[in-house]
Amino acid sequence: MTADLKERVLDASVQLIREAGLGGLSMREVARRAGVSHQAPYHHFTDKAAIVAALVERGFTLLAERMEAAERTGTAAQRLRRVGRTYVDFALEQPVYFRLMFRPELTDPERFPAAEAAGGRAFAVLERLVDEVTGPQADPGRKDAMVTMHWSLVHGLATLLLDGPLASELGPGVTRGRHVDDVLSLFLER
Amino acid sequence: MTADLKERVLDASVQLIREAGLGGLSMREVARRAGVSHQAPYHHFTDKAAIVAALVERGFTLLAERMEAAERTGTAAQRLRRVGRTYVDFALEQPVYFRLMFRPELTDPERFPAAEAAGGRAFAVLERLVDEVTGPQADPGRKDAMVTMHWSLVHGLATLLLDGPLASELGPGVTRGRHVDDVLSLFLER
DNA sequence: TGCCGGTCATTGACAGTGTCAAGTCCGGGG
DNA sequence: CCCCGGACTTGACACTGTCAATGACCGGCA
Repeated sequence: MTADLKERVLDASVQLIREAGLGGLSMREVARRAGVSHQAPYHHFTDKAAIVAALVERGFTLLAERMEAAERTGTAAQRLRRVGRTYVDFALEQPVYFRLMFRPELTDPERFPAAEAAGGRAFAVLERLVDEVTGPQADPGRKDAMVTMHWSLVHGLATLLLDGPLASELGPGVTRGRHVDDVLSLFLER
Repeated sequence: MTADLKERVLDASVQLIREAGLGGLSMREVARRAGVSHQAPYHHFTDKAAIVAALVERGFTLLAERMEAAERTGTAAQRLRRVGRTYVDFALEQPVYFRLMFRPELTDPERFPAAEAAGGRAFAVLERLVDEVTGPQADPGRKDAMVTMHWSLVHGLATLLLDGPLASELGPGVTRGRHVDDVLSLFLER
């Protein structure tokens, strides 16, 4: 009632997805929770897909802000490590956003260019940083491979912890945070 | 008409997901395509979730078979590389299966233990192989980190190519297969 | 032969969904 | 004052997943 209906709809959507999964996201239930009629949300979002796209944009913006903060101080190597850790932490702390962000079939870039742009902003941080740490490369293909390698490691770690088998079983007495640190150390200090 | 309805339902489901995404998977449309009444599939699957679970099991079995084939010949290092490449190839060739396999909220392991078991079979290959290549480790935590690192790299590469920004933009004149090889080389031959 | 249980599939119904099309209300500018 | 545009509501439609009851078919047994 207090805040903008647009915000309330988005918040209710996140909450609903958290409880019932993306499949449980219902336009009408969202409206119900926001205390309005089932058609009110359509005044702010043309579509159910538009709500999801707005969440994707929110998510990428959140991630980009965190990554940009992590790259502000320290040596290049320190910053690279911290940004990687930030990426994984974000996935684990905001699973709802993170999962939506990597379901591209939900957000057609033609219809929702803002979502894609926010994604580019986050990815740019990682790219810039890897460039800096690995130094200039003769072969541009090698540079690309370098970026992809770092990014894959971090992204894979995040998704395996979130939705892979690492979500449940993890050696006895090993916290997820500890495991993440171990893997990052192994990868970066070789 | 010819084959078992159970098989036809599964095939139609894959096809439908391929065309319209998981959200477009409809019990009734599947039945329509199989040429039966809207309730016929219920005789073979208790649920819509049961269909998805069956596809997940199929997918993991397919992947496990391919990985097991790839680990049969060659030196340990060769086999590790080939299994990694197989993992990525599978994701790119069978995106419908691969995506379902990593949406654990769709297949409750209590209800569908077979799906989880098939997953374990595939993961075991990678685990066994990393163990072999990296040799015995004093610290068991280090061994786990070793496995997770390799796995994350490969899984991240697969998902970024499939659903991340690497799906669209990739340096000019660089095929996906070439890029995968470059990244794997960089990672394995350090 | 005649019946019987079980498997497979059918038709019918119900609540819930996304979304189109109209209506209602209301505050602020001509 | 009027009226206009935005915010919201009510009503309807086709479609969905799933429960229930019904029917066809079949091999085996009396």
